Amino acid sequence: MDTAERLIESTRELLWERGYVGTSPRAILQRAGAGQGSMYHHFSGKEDLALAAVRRTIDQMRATADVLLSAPGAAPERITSYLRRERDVLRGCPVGRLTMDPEIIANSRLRQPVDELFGWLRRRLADVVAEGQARAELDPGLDPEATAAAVAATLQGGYVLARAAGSPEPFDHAVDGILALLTCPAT
Amino acid sequence: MDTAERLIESTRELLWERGYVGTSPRAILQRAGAGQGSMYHHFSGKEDLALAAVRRTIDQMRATADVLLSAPGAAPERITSYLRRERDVLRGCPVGRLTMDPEIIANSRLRQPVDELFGWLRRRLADVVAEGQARAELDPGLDPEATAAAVAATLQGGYVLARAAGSPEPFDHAVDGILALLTCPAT
DNA sequence: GTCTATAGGTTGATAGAC
DNA sequence: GTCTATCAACCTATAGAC
Repeated sequence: MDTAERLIESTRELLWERGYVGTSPRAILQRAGAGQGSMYHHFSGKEDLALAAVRRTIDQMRATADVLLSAPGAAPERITSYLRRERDVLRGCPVGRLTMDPEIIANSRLRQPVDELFGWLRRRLADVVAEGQARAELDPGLDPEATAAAVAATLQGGYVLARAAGSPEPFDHAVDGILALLTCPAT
Repeated sequence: MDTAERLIESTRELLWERGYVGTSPRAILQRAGAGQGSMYHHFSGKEDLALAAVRRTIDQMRATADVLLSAPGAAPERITSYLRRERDVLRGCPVGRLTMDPEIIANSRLRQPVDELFGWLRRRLADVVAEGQARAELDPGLDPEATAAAVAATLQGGYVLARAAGSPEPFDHAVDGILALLTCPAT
């Protein structure tokens, strides 16, 4: 792994753990085992490096979600496998975490990829819901967009509740709750 | 409003906007119009002042939620009025925001009140769900705890989606989605 | 109770040697 | 490409005058 690569990976970890405001170039360099010159050679500064890190995290998240949501099988099962996929719940969502950062939200270059990921996710989930309705796997009375937003929000909020509790239990409960609501009338 | 009061209020605002990591004593003092001596006279330091601010925010949140969830009326209506109460969605939840802060989570004194609030909220919502089931207003097959966690998570996740989008729309969508799921089999 | 002065460390960035 | 040296500004806290 070359230096630029190590810088991006260290930044990804620190953005996840501490956010943009809480992450200093110095901490990134220390973790990457690089000097200051390396960073300012490969990137124009903290913002530029963070953008590279955010883009990579988001590409990974989208790919992971797409595999699970595009798998063969019924819509409720695909949504279940997405919500129940293995997660390090107490670390939180590396993308959702960024939305609480004032300097990410204030900076349109940094916010844009985050916006795109959640926009894509809601559309993708809405498509799965609509497919499920067409195949009589889900209640045809549901609004696909609203249902998709509720599913995505439950996931993000589950992280919040779990971190507050210091335990993954509220996350698992929330996922159980939304899945029961989603599948109860259809079965 | 005396100096200690202004310090607490300024801290509450800044914790909401920027989190604990992103808030400096200097910024608090500037906003409160106080000098450094005042802060270290009334509080032992940043942590102590933040604790006072967090406790006050949490007391307010609990009181507001309790009024809406304890109002007369059917369970679905009370949950609806809680989820649809006026909110400054793009500012996010002042308590949920704290769960993304590494130094809040790592500090048990600061995390404790946050933990208590969400624990209380989930129990309160579960009680409302159970009451609704007893009065045949909600599907008796639902697990009250899981349903309550899903409702609380939708709220918290709604803020995340809205801030990512730069618009309250995903929040409103998520709330519509969870309420439709909750009330559809009962009606 | 509040102020200013000061401390030792960190932030994000630049300069220039190698 | 990577390093160290340096910068002005800021961080959290303490000291001590008023």
